[in-house]
Amino acid sequence: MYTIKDVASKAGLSQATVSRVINNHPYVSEEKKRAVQQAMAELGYVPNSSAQRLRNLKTKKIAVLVSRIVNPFFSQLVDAMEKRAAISGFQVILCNTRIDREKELEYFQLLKSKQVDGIIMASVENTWEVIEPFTKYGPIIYCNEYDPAARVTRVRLDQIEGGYIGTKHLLDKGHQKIAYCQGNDSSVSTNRRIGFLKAVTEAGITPEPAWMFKNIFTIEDGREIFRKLHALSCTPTAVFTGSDEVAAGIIKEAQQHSWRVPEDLAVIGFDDQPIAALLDPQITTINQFTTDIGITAMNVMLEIIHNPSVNKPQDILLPIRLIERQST
Amino acid sequence: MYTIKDVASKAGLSQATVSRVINNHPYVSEEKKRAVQQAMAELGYVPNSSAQRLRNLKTKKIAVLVSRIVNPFFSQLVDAMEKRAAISGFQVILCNTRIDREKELEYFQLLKSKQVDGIIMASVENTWEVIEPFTKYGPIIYCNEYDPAARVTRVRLDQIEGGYIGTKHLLDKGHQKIAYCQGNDSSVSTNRRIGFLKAVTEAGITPEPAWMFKNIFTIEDGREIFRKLHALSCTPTAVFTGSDEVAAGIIKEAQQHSWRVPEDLAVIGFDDQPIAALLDPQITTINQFTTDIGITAMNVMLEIIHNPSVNKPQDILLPIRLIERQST
DNA sequence: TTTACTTATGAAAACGATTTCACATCATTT
DNA sequence: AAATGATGTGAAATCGTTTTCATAAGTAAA
Repeated sequence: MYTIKDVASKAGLSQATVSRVINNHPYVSEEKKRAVQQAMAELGYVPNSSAQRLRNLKTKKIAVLVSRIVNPFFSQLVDAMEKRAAISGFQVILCNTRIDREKELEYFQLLKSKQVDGIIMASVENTWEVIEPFTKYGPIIYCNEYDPAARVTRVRLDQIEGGYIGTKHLLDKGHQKIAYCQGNDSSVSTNRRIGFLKAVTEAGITPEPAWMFKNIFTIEDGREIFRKLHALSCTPTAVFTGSDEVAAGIIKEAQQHSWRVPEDLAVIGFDDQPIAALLDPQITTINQFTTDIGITAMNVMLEIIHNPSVNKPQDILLPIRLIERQST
Repeated sequence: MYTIKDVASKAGLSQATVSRVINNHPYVSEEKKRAVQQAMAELGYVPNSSAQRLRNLKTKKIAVLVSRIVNPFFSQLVDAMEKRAAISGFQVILCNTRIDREKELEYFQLLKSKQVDGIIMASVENTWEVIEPFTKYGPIIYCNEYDPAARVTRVRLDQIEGGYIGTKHLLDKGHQKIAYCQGNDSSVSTNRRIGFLKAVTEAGITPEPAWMFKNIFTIEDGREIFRKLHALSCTPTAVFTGSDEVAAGIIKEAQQHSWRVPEDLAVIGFDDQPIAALLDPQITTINQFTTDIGITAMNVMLEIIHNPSVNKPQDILLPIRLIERQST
């Protein structure tokens, strides 16, 4: 393991000069510069990044918090973020919270102990009250999810609009009895429900509590929802779901019970994941332009890191779009 | 930003004592220990990890190289690895190579510059000849993919067996005309093809070159394969594919051309991804126990980091299993 | 010819932790 | 009573960089 000292003595120069060459500082003669570069090449020298970071307090790493990396929405999001980060020479640290409040909190130590330059929260388990004290150690921004109480930049979609247009679509198709599935009580879910309720109330419909479900995430969860609906005396004719996975589960289970989709039950998904176009019937869904969200969020983060004075709270809204297929 | 110095002076003790408390060293009186802990708590002190790492040359980070995190196989693999790593207090750095040789090579600088303690390669773009020089900077192991020339530990599946049992299954169903789709020329693909060829040759069949395809990865690639097959004068009755995504693409496109699966064309997938059980017909596939692979690989890595002397090259083979559904 | 500025270089002081070494103190054994 | 060993503590060296400071030489302006 060679150090800057080895390079310096090999080149017959001081550590300071070697450091200047490494960091492209001015005031180094071409001649010595070449000598240093040759010495570095011959030794196969690479600066020890722990030492560099101890000095300049930069890590070139961004922590990205997601609740479930196996959710295609998140893996696509992380993929986009990593791509943007790599262009600027940054690495992404994957922080998979597994919907665990404690675990999420642990990841904030990364910021405090200077292991990352910033944190992008694409999922949120703790309230802003808990997160806020960490802001003094580095930039924290929200992406997709957020806590309304927070005064930091958030890159997100108009989920109220998403809930509204999805529901409106079902209403336009003539449905009056609409069930509703959401994930946890996040900002995204909450806003979508506001949109849902807005649409149904406008249509003069009172939502049926027995058809409102929470904490529904996976394909299997979706299957169970259908079984629950099926067991009811009065069943809905349409379901609004929070993800294509859930929609897929409901559809498959419905078909296994010989229900026709969309004739007997219309189902709308969310996210426009690959499976949405593969199922039979193809799932009507709402596209979130995941890649754009990821890139935009990473852009904002890198900008803040590069120039902290630009860290003024912004509310960046990206477009959302209904994709009509055959499940409704 | 408080340092160990601040804690020391607040507690009226030396830095050395504070450090001993942090690292749970013996020979610190209970009284001073409490004093230090109280001082740390009051200041909200967290050790600067760059400084710690500069001293003890450990980072508690593992780089995981994958070619496409959006591939469910990889996101599940990374998920499992992260879970195991977190238990031991390690973080995972996501290295998405995007099938780019240069990009993969860049990630090895992480090891050289001491930003990670080890690298798990779940995809491989460069030959072992190129990778080998990095082994002196830290442990490198293969997971799933590997270069046969390498003398390092690899955790993998018997892909020859996978190719063999999948093909044998098609043969047992009476198919004689079998097409074959693979990804790139990786070890996994190569071995699977060996298994495929073994099975067909045993059955006395000569593989048809026009039905052998390479670099097929995505759902869209699968669709295109069907269109190509469809355009041939002599078409196969079955297709062996390298992933469920490809199988899904072929099946959907076939159905759009009014072919029945499996009657007109049998399709077998690989990986047992969630979509495999969702499609109609459900896809016959080969389960790779992705979670087990990830945990096992991370286990091996952590063991090596903890005790480098155990770093003897091993070839760890995990089981593989045919899951028969309706697409064959 | 002086003055002022730019260019070029190295010695030494940071950065914030851990560890070595030296030195106490106290208890136990000879 | 002396010798030995276990326990407890702090000063200072160390890890590998970057940056400050001092200094010197060369060049342009006055």
